[in-house]
Amino acid sequence: MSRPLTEQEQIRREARQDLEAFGVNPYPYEWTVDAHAAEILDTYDDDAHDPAGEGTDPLRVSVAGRIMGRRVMGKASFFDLQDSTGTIQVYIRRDDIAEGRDFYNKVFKKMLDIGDLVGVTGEVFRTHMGEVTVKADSLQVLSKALRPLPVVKEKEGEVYNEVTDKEFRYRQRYVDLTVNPEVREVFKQRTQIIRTLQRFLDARGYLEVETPVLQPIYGGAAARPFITHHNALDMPLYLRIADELYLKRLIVGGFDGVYEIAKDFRNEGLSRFHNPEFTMLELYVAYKDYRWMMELTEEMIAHTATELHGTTDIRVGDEDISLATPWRRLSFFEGLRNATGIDLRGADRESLLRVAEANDLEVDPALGKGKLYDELFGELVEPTLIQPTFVVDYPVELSPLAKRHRKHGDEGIVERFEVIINGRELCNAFSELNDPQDQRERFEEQVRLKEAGDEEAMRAVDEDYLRALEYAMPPTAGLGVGIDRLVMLLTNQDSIRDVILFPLLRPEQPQEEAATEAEAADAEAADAEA
RNA sequence: GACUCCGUAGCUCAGUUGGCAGAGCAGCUGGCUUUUAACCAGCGGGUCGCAGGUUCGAGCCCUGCCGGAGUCACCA
Repeated sequence: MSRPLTEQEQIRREARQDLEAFGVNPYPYEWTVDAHAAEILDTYDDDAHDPAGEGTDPLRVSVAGRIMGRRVMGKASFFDLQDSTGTIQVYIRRDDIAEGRDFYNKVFKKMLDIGDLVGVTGEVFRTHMGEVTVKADSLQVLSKALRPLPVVKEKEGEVYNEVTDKEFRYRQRYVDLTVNPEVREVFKQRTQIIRTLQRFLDARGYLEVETPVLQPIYGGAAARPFITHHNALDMPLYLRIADELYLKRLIVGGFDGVYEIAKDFRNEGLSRFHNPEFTMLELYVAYKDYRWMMELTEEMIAHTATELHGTTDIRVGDEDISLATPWRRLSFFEGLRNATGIDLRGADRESLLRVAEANDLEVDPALGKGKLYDELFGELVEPTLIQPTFVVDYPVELSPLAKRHRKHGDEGIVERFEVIINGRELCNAFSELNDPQDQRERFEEQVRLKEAGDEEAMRAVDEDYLRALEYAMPPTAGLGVGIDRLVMLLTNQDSIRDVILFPLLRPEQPQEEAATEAEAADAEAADAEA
């Protein structure tokens, strides 16, 4: 399994040995950090802190971070130290550091490299060139890097040798985060967005809960699942494709509002907008309907944007988008009528196929009505909806868990909305179906679709869920929000891989080699069990 | 899954008609005590994604495979 080392890797391994020979532990145990780069740059004041000034009180700091650049000038050097907050320059002089001349000449100049982690103590001053700098009086190696870090330089806003290779960046996210600091910002914002949503929902008294990832019957969405197996029970289990059915059981159980921010898993293709595991917010509130949920949704998203950016006006790609409330409402069939000139309420399969053809859409003629509606709307209407829009009142065929419309139920319409922003679906919500008999019929229709070949239809009637409904579930409003897409929208990232720290990629090892290793691991596991 | 484009040094990239594989940064040696893409002098570093084929000769042309990006399909 040994890999030939590059020249630079060999040199760094030698340096590591040289450090040990010199009596320096290349991997010591701790360092006291009492200041960070951003804070030092922010607080340093020439009048108050200049060590050369009269009556000043020098600012002493102890910092730690990664060496990102070195400028060695004989008996004195500068280097850039990057920590979690930014980068600060360090000035180190042969005759000024506590560790002595040998340490400077041999350890600092010969054994340390870009990429190494070091700790520095010293006083902060401003150089002739005007840069706030820590003048090191002590330097300690904190962790020796054995691989060369890509060196990115910058001058007057121009970035040189920026690491741009997407594959490199996704596979070695640790390097990406180190050399592209703006990537860290995106992920900090991701966390901030999720926290804001949690605080918003917590403030309204809704309970954040956890429901099973491993499910004997999957449901709550139309998607193909990942299948796994439980050894002790000797039964198949599915990784959840949605939290919906479990959360609604909790509403039956008496909670007024529950939500979960969780990973769902769908065994489908990868793309700029799809990762096999992704994060969903699902929220269910008792005694409310989808109209109420619309108001909550727009308020929640607008609030999240404001918390993040201080405004509801955001720039996404080439579009200026306003998340200010209230958002436009457009009925599903009105949208279709605007696009096709035809009122398609209650249309049969054949006429939907004709409309598809008339609009140059290639569709599988075997598709059911629900899928056809979905196809037409997705192709003809969705891409035109840039500003936030509630699309309301969907056909029943598309929505097996939504309640029939209170006025137009007879026309095959349910109380459901989706939020479309920048041409993409962001949220999905309905007045939840709580009539157990109606729900059973919808499930059975799904099973028929499944048997007719629709791979995404639900494969089994969830009898326990129906049992729960039979104990009576209150009228309930439910909402799902695609968190990854929300983060993409609010951070202006055009690929889901740029808002997921470790997106799924094919393994870089050759398949055969990986397979052999997996077999070996399985054999080992079997031995251990025996 | 289909199609298009891409894969050359640690990083960013050149590479002509098929004719000795290059640059900048990084690295190594030496010099330089306020530099900042530090600078000056010198030196090393390559399975050109992998495997075949065509050819006197392939980084370059052809075929297959691997990996990535994009578009489409499915989905959120």
